[in-house]
Amino acid sequence: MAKSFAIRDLIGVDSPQRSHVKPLHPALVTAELGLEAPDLWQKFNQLTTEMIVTKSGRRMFPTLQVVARGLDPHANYSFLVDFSPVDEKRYRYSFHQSRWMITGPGDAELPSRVHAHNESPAPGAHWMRQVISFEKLKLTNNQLDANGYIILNSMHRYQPRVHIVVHDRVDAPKVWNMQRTFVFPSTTFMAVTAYQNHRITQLKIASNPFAKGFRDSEMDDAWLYQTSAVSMLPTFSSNLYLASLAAATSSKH
Amino acid sequence: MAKSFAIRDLIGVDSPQRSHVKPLHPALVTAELGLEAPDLWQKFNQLTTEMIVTKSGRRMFPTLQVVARGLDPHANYSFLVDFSPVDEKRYRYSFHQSRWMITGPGDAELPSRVHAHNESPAPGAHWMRQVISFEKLKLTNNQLDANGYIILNSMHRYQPRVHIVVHDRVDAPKVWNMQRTFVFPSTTFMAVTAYQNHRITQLKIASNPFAKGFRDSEMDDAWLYQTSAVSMLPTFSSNLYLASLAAATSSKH
DNA sequence: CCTTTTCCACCTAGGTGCTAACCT
DNA sequence: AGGTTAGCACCTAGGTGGAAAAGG
Repeated sequence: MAKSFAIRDLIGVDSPQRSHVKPLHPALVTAELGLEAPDLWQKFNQLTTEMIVTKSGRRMFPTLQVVARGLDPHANYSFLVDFSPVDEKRYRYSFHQSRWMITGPGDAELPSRVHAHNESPAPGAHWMRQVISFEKLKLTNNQLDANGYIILNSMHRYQPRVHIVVHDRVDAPKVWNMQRTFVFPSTTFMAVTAYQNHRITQLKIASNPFAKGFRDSEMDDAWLYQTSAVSMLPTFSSNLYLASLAAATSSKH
Repeated sequence: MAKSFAIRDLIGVDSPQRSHVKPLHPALVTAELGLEAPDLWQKFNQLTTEMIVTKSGRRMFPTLQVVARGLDPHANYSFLVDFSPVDEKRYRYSFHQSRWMITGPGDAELPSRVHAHNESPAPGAHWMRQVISFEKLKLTNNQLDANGYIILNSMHRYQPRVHIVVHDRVDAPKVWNMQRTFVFPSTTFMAVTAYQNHRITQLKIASNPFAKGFRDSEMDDAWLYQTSAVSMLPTFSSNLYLASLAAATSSKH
């Protein structure tokens, strides 16, 4: 119960009372998600992660990747990601104080678009076979984006959420809650059009292969493996995060 | 009837008598496939198309691409491709006579592997929304291939086949033929480990963007558009090929 | 001799942060 | 002054046929 409260507060979901919630669909009760590369996410999170948003769309780095367990191998699931505002504030980075500060109320938020993993829908066995990577997800600040990318406000803070949805065959009456939501707090980030914290820039350059051209010669790949070997390995059991929300489908826009 | 015979002879499918064939599943009766870029295929075919096979796998060029019509928007389909030997002969290219000649009996053929389009299964509406491209299909001559690529014998001739399979919900007894096969004769090709006909090489270089590095300066993209503009456009209606075979599932290995 | 393999330069396609210009 | 944009050099990732070497 306390855990449920903490999560609700954390991600700001309007979670209905337990007693009013439909029971979970059987194919979801044992579902678990683990975050991949938690150490890398942790490194960024300690500095306050920044994600670039551009008109043409920008990938996330680190990439949001999860490992699934406890799915029904034969049931069909879709894996979705959306983004909830952490608060309704606008931020700016104080270079002077080297930290983020609230500058005022947040801009209007459109209902978050939902990114569906392109292998959706697929059987549980498929999802459990390998890491589920949302590498194709792109962030944009273009409110008129026509590519289906996730629209975010720059200088606002967001929390990615992973939703598992069961596609029932024909379970007579809809008595089940068909959706389950997982949240990994270390993946919270600030949307920006240009990096603010120079240490974030350096960490991106050091860890994103596509930014290798900006690395100082001496800081090669070995550096990362040395300082955070664990983040490169599947670390399901030890990093399992059980923040499952019995969020009703109605809570989705 | 005459058409049915001609097609059967062409691709060498062991097609059962009409009278013994189960009736087509309702979601397949109006299904039609059209070949994309038929003019480009025709150009290659006139010279006897060659496709490279390598140990590590090689894409086809031209890419096999089709347009679908007449599917049930709500029914689920898979799109498959396999390759049937045109004959049981081994060929060699006579540089002297500039043509392919039979040199003896064909090597043993393993049952053709089947390449499933990676969006399978999906609703009919999805397949009809855009061109269905089998660009990820790879050909290999490695009989021990562990990547799921299509295994072919070099210096043998093959006919690609496109299969549409319906995924029925629970149609009580299996009284329907759930599969339909389409064949485009202009896509027949010779498997080779190195190009034999120099004119084929030149046509590949002229039309495959990845081979642009080998083009003579003057023969740029405009050349292709000028000489076969139609091949670059969707030309469904005028090039619809209706070679549908009521091939029983049993004819598949 | 005919066929296959390996390595390569040269492409396509697209993901990086930097920089300078631009906007408000 | 703070925030955004567009073009860029530099990467990753991988699809071309050529040429020379290696098989058989």
